[in-house]
Amino acid sequence: MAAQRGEGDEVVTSPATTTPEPAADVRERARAIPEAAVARLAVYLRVLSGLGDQGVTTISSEELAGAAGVNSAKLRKDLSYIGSYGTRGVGYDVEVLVGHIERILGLTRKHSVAVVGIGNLGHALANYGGFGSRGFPVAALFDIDDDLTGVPVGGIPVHHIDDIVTVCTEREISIGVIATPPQAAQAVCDRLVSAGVQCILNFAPVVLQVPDNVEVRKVDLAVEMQILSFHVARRADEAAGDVVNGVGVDGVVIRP
Amino acid sequence: MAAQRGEGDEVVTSPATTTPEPAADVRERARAIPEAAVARLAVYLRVLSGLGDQGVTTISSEELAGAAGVNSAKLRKDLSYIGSYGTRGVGYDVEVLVGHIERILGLTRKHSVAVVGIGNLGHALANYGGFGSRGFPVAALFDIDDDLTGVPVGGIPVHHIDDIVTVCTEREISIGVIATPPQAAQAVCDRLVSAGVQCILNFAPVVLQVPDNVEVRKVDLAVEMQILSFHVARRADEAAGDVVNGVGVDGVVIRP
DNA sequence: CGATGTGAAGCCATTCACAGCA
DNA sequence: TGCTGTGAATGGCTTCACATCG
Repeated sequence: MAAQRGEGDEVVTSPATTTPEPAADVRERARAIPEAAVARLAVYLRVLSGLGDQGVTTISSEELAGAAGVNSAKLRKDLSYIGSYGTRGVGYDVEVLVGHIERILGLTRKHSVAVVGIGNLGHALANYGGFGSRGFPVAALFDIDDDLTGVPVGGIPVHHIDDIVTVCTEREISIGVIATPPQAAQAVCDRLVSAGVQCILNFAPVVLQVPDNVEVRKVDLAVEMQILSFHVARRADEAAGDVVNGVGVDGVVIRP
Repeated sequence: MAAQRGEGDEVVTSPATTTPEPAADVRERARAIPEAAVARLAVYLRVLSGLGDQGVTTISSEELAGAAGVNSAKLRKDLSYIGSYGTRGVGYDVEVLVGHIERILGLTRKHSVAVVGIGNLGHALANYGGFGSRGFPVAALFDIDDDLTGVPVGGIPVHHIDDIVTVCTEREISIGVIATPPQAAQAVCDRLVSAGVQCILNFAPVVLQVPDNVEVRKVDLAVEMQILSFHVARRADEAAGDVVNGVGVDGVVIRP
């Protein structure tokens, strides 16, 4: 079972996978892109799309890096993973770069999405236009509640979770989004996997067990908040420590 | 302006910050915890709390690691960052560990949260019980829409975003959550910063510009989907490449 | 004896700095 | 000349392996 990624998780690009064939350019290239770089490429793509809409045709690494919130060396290295599409002395053609990043991220194909768990978050996700417009049409909704089944949410009818395998297989769902309570998440996950779904975005605060061929990413709001809390605490400590030395958080005496 | 973290972002523990004083144990220790480890500590905490509720009193690194989806060496190293609270030959006391992780994450203090942007996602966040129960009470809601102001959502009245500074200052908000459309995000962020909010969780797909003393974490659903899309594409390539060699994604000829 | 805690080694990722090209 | 693309250097995180101790 593969551990899921998300937040500041481990970023190990399958270390065990052997490289049998010496050739095979593109897939080798795709394999070689560090996970961290993939996440940033998605950000560059968003920024570039915005610039393109504004009529910008060319941009330097310095400018794009600024707009994406990274330093320019990192940006250039990230782009170098996907090829050499810049012009020295000039910069990058926005449209060309958009095309290449979309290709690498696999956005030239449609990826149908199923959302399971139509509570507050599920509703929000079903109604969130950002998915469909970016090539991720929400093609199926599921919930365990009979009162919801049949009722359309965001224009899509809700099915019962017992139908996950049938419906997902039929509609060729490639990404499953789990927005159920934690207790239900693993069972839902198992069904999605049975339906052939290979990628899962998990909002439930549980560690899902999946086969190695399934990719899981998790978004855990509580964890995000706690990371921020850690930084609040650290700052408070530093500030307090600079004045009243010898005493740490919560009045715990550091040097008795 | 500091770049925000999130997803598989850069994890650099403030390299520029100088260490003036040589002593100061706890804050030094807190500072020394790698960002990646902090994220995992939050996961361990959740697992441990669950185990505690089930009556488990002691657990080994191997078991806890399994439940948290990491390997045991990593878990032990993570725990070693916060101190030596295990018993050799036995394992860790669940309750003791929960206490120490909570302390390190700053969860012994309440962190009031403000949610800005009461659309689909904002509604979901306001109604999401997981926050309050975990020490992050949602203490204020804001929206630009006059029709919403005054109306309570999840029991909390919505204020106009013009009141962010007043209300947040008054209620000592320590974490701001931005769930607005992208166009509004930077302006909202600026107001939160003016109100003294030092931590921001950003759901809007934009790169926020903030002063160095403000910590931003971002959750970008589109980016998450695109990372999964990348993996779908990579897998498809590998599978296709193993059979029909010489041709890559989208029929692009690799070896002409 | 068995599991923790931790130096040391290895591996990624970021950053630097400059060669190379338009 | 100016900016890209990239080897080399650096720094952090993960993994290994074992000394240590209850």
